[in-house]
Amino acid sequence: MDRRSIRLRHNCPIGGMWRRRESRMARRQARFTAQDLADDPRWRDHSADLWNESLGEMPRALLTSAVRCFAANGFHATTTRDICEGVNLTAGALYVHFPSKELVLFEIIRAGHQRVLAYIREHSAPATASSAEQLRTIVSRYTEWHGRHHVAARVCQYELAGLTPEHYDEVLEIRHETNRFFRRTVARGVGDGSFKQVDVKRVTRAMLSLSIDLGRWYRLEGSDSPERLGEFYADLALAMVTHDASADGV
Amino acid sequence: MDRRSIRLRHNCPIGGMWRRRESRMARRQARFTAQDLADDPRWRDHSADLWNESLGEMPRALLTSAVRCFAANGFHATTTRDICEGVNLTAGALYVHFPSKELVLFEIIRAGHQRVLAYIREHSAPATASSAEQLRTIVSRYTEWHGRHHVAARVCQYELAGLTPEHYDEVLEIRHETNRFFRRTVARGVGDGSFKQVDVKRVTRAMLSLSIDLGRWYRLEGSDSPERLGEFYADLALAMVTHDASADGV
DNA sequence: CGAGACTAACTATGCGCTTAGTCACTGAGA
DNA sequence: TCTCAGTGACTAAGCGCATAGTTAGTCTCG
Repeated sequence: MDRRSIRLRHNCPIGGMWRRRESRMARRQARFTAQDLADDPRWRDHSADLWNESLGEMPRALLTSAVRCFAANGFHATTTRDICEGVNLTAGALYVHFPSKELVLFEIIRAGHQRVLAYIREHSAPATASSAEQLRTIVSRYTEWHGRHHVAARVCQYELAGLTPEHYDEVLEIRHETNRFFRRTVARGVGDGSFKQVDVKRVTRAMLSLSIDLGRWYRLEGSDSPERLGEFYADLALAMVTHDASADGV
Repeated sequence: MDRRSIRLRHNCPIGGMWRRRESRMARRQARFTAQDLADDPRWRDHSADLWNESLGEMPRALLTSAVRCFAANGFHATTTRDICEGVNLTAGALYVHFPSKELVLFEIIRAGHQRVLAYIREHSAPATASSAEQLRTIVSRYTEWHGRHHVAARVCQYELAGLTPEHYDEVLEIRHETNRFFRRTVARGVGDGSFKQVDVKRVTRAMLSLSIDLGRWYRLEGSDSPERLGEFYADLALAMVTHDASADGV
């Protein structure tokens, strides 16, 4: 019974008994292997459709393996071996297709951001439609996209700290552009009198927030489809800009 | 010009020139030092008030340093050296107070979850209040708590993958209890006729989602106070349960 | 034959945790 | 009152392991 063991006992101020310490150095950081993730329905979605089409089949498969690993385990806990195991290669093969692990992450995050922005732009209501219809459309489209691509969405939101400062700045610019797109739509409705006088930034943040948070909790095998949620969140968005809170019946 | 350089060029299918590769092994994973974070207003909040009071001053200071590092850099990228630098100690000192780095994380996440649940319970409207008032109160309180403790909230939501399976299960039980608390309140309003017939789980998820996502984007020095957002989100929660979407004026 | 895709083995580095030691403080005993 | 042993908080150095990335080689295909 050495001095340190005695001291350990003495230093147990948090209720309950601490687990006995294990061997010197922790083992692998990631909890789930690529195999675990491939079989787990929680990580099934359409993220594999997002990758740049100029990439070959293998780099795209690596991105698909990576996005699952990053989403489930985090960027830093995911090893290059994990990513490559997901496509039955050894770790060195990653470097044939990508110059670094960080660039795998950057490719995923950049593609995710560019694709969702392109999606809402392409699927906007016509310019002749009412402001309410325009808002409804972008909110529901943005929501559907996040539901369908929730794995990539998760990485796009929560693994930004893994990027280099330069890459982060690039992605941040796309994020700002998406925010502006939403804000313009809300501001247009306020301007033409369709919407009440709201704090445009506050309501825009709330709308984005609902959809973005799908990356955290949404699963395709859950009870709501992306379309059902898109509709529900679009209704909420309209409520934000058309209802007077203090006049609400309570 | 060795073979690999040639191959690098040939393998550059993603628009733009890849950065030249650096030395053999990446350096430190965390971007921000404890000093960076201490000086950065984005990470200022009230999380330091959350720690178990039976802990001494130094373990509580370590938790405060850790919560910032975990929030900014992620659990896995944060080193024990980082955490201890935040309190001007060397890395070995962490083990005087905590048996492992994971247990630092667990303490933060468990405290966060327990404290927010206790907070909404303690600050409920009286049982005699209307269902709408009860719902308004828990949503606004839950929101305020997340705004005030956004740093710990961020760790509580996005660093769960760093926990051992056993610790994760413990935390998951608290999460479920919080969800049940919200669902009971909504279900009560539906049951007594104050709220329309809604999918209780869907609206509960949306309410929780708005507040939880504050951990991702909220900063105390931003334009909205926790109370302002609490009110705004409570209005939204009421809209979810009192408005008929198809009858909305558009 | 040459190039591209890949492997297996390796390298350099970082990091969680341990260990042996120091220092300061406290309380008990003479 | 003084001394000394014990304890807790901590340091500096080190250990064992894991991992991003490299290198030399193999194999296949056009």
